[in-house]
Amino acid sequence: MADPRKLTSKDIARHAGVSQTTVSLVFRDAADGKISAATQERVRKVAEELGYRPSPSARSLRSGRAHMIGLVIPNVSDPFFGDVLRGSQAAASPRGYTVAMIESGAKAGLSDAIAATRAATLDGLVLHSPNRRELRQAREIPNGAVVLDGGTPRTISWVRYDLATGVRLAIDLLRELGHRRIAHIHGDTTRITFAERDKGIAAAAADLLVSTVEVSFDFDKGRDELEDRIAGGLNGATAAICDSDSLAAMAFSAAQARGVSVPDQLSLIGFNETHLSRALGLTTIALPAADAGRAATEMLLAQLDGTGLSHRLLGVELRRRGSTAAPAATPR
Amino acid sequence: MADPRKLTSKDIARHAGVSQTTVSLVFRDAADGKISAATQERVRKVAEELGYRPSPSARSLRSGRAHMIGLVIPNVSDPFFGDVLRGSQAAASPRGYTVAMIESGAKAGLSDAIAATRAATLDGLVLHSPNRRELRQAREIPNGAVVLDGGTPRTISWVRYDLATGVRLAIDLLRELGHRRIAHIHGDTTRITFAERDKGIAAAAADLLVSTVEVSFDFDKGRDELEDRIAGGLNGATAAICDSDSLAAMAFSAAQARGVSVPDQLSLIGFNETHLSRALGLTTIALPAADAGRAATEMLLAQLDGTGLSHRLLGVELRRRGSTAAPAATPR
DNA sequence: CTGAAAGCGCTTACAG
DNA sequence: CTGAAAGCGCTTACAG
Repeated sequence: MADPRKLTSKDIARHAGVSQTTVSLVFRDAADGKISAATQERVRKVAEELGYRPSPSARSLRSGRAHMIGLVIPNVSDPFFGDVLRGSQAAASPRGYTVAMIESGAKAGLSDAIAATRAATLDGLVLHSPNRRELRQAREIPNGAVVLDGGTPRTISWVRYDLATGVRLAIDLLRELGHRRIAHIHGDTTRITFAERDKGIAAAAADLLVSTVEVSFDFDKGRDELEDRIAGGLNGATAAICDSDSLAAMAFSAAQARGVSVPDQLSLIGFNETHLSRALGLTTIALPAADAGRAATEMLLAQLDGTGLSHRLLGVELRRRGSTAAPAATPR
Repeated sequence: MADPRKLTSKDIARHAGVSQTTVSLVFRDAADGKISAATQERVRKVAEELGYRPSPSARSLRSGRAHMIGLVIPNVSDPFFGDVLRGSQAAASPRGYTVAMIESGAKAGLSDAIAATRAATLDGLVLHSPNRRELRQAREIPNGAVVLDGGTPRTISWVRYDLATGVRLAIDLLRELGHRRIAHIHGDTTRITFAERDKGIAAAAADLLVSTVEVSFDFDKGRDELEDRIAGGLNGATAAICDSDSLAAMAFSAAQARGVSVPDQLSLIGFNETHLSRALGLTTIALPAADAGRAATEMLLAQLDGTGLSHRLLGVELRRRGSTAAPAATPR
């Protein structure tokens, strides 16, 4: 009994003078109303003393539950998703679930993850910022998936950020500052969340939008593209709203390289709130990453327990920093 | 047979006209020399056609292998570790292993991960940038752990970055540019990697080092602390070497706030190479994150298969950008 | 080169 | 409120 690796529920049952069933019930937190409080207490105490840990693989094999979920994200190197993971783990870990981070574009990406869901290696998936194709794939596992920041699909649960309000707050700020010509800097992906931002901008700033630029998400490439566009004057825009902090950082860097001063000649607003926005002093629409990870994971776990579809909208916040100011009196 | 969830190795055996053992051998890639090529081919074809996927939990239960490793890192929000994860997954995935990212300081952190190793939930751990306490804990599972960027512990395998060379390249650059007074900006942690950087700086720049500043890794807090120190003049330093890109970004931001121009009045060099250094145009000592994740993971998997301890040193590179220049002719 | 049988450690009906 | 027994889908000696 000295070796905790060898302890099984049988050992605990023997030491506590109960059956293996009783031990199982206690450890699955399914004992209330079935096993007396005194017995439960005794089982827990014996297990604690002996250092018993149930075997996850035996449990998974018998129950058909892997006790593992996948968090599918576009990019593991974006610190924003680190915060989402933190929130997801905070929800999963106390319930005995592990979260595996999966990059949707990677070799072992979404398709593998969905196959893993079928094979019961993963119990379910949280899909962050899917594109249409990914969303279609997720529909194949309606009870095993929650879409996070991917619009309002009908047949699948979702959590999303209140992007429309975020955009409105940003545009309101630019209006108040006196901007009358605004550019939109867009990343070159087809993720649904970016279409939503487009729509938000169209709704809030139809009268101000004078230029839309689509650039690569690769930092060096995107910045080079932006240098040309910024040098070209962005059709007279005095401010730009960027679909992410990375894009805003590229724009910032490109502006500097071309001697365009931020915010005097060009105000910039980003999206997400990461180290990048803090370091560069970027005004940004801050999305609650950790809350979102937590909410989506709780929703997924509830759904695995049999609850139906549900939906949740999370509030956002405009974080005002030094990259926004009134436009210069004389346009450049 | 239409439901792939229900397919077992028995079904495949029946369809292929072989025993379950043969199927198992083929799927574990342990068939060569035991099963004829023709039989192997037949088994694979049947499995493919029927869409068979072996059950990981059954395999784990019987074999005692979880086919999952943990990557323990100090901070999930640092994009640098996203790149490490990517490398680790690239090594693990083709061999059928999953990588779970674990934040050492989190509630379900290193202690839980080590317990999971004992309980065979995790087969092993890659520990990135441990501190002394974490390293001590890792010694409890010598064959199940590889230390990455944590010095050269005797009883445990390691991979590390050639920090000494990195520091020397950085100091050489500053010397060539004409700097004679250098500050060192240090984070407030006791991670072994920072002690190594200290030593490297002492070795390469003993004659230049005029100030050492220790600041918080929390962005806003660290920057506030740095504002005071930079305003205080850093004892006349014209350049600072910072223990990470985040710290360099804080210094950059603090300098701007105090009207100290980078690089004219203060040159800055960081460590790691992330979006942050690219966005801010920071000269940095670039560490090969993905390679390191891959190397440490391969080492861990080999070790789980019975090879002994091994060690590996990875080269680094100085990436020169706009945050370094010759010191101003007249000191501030 | 291949197969029959036992068993990994749980959970799940079922019986009481 | 509790227990005895079967079985989840593999892998592992062992026998041939």
